[in-house]
Amino acid sequence: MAEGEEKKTKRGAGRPRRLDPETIVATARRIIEEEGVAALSMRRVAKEVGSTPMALYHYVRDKDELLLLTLAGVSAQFPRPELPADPRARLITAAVHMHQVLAQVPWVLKVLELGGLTDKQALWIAEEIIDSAMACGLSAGQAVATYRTIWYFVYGDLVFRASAARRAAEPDRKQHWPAMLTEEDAAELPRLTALAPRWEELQRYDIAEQLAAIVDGLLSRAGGAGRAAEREPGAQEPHM
Amino acid sequence: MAEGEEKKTKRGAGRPRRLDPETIVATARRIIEEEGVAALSMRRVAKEVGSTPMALYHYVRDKDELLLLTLAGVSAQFPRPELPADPRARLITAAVHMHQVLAQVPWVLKVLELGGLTDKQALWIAEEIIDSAMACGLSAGQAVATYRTIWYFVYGDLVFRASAARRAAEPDRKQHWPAMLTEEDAAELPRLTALAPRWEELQRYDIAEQLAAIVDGLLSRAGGAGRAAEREPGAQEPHM
DNA sequence: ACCTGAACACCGTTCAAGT
DNA sequence: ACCTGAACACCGTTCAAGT
Repeated sequence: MAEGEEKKTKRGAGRPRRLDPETIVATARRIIEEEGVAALSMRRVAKEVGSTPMALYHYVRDKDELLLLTLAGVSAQFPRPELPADPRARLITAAVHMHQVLAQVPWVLKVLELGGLTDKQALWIAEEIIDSAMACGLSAGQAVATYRTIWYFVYGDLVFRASAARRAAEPDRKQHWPAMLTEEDAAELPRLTALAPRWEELQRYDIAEQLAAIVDGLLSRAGGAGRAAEREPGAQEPHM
Repeated sequence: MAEGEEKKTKRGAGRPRRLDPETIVATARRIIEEEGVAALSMRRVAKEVGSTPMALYHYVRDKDELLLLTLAGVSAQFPRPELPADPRARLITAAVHMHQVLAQVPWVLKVLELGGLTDKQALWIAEEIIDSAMACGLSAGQAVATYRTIWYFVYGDLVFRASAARRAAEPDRKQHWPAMLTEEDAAELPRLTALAPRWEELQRYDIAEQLAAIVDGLLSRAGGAGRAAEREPGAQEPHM
């Protein structure tokens, strides 16, 4: 057997391991996609790959690391949209795309909460948003802050979208709002009291509209129109 | 014994129950405050109130309901700030206050994700934000949407603040960004590549500043200056 | 190096039984 | 009505041992 000779190559044809990281991660991802993050457990993955729970710990340090690894490649499943040339429109289009993609893979939210962005193939969205913001006259610092603000907003929207959907699926659980308002609150909370009867119709919420509005506010911070990087003290121009 | 006579009063002096909902909820809240939401379990609460896990299920339908009940009264611990008269400043002040209070009770975030706002004493913040937005000329629907947008943003910021803090406490876990950028990405991701070396300094992020910017954008949607409710078709004026 | 098995210290919740 | 005890079907992770 040639196994001994091939041992020095870290990942050669010889010495097939019973387990390999790709299978572990792919299995974890499948479980999450089919049954949600809550269904993922080390024991479950071990069972499905035909091994024992502790064998997995040779490939990942703990469950959180496995969770983070399931992120890789997810965004590549979605086609990259054509973006408009106008930087403001481009920024909004990229942000709406980010929202729309994540709405289709809601489990990703739970994983993103654990750590940073680990899917390299999603970085183009940050690139486009930051680049658009700078093209609109923001400094690099402002552009990065703008990206964060947009991300926080998109994330928050998606979390409560999922939360509302969960609650709607369990209608016997008591809804607290606006039912909890009583007559006595009218003096303290006049607006809410007045709006309560037509609360349903007031729930219309268009993410693209909100995004356009907040982007307007964020871009209005620009010191001058267009071309910003020059104004930034110590800014290095990106090569392009 | 007078117990029989007092039985019809639902909550009289007689028939002291071994368990009562207040103690259960207070114990749950104490555990969460001291050790985080992850430390809360039905078994743990039962042990601390000197009972068995299943006894709790006579007072709450499940763990989620108990979690939701821990929210009540939390916001009352924080002094209500003086708000400026100018509606735009009032909106921003209320939003910053919401952010600042929640930053001090981070466990609340996890519970809010489960359902709606259940702490009645926090409703004044929504009241002030919606009222300010309408005073700035937004329709009721726009004002409610503005509240939601601000809430999503605040929530998102707090989640990733907590997340970054957790990651910072575990420095041996690999940080993915911007270390994962390679030379080859320079062509695809020129801005990120250019910004990567000074990523640290670009992380300055002022929540009040961002809030002010997005509020500007949201309020710029107003159809006219000032006094809005009249323009709203079918709007009922709050009594005030 | 890679993997197993047993064990530790837990979970939420159902069910049947007690008072 | 209120509570207990046993049981079911799970968890993540440590540790010592095997090959």
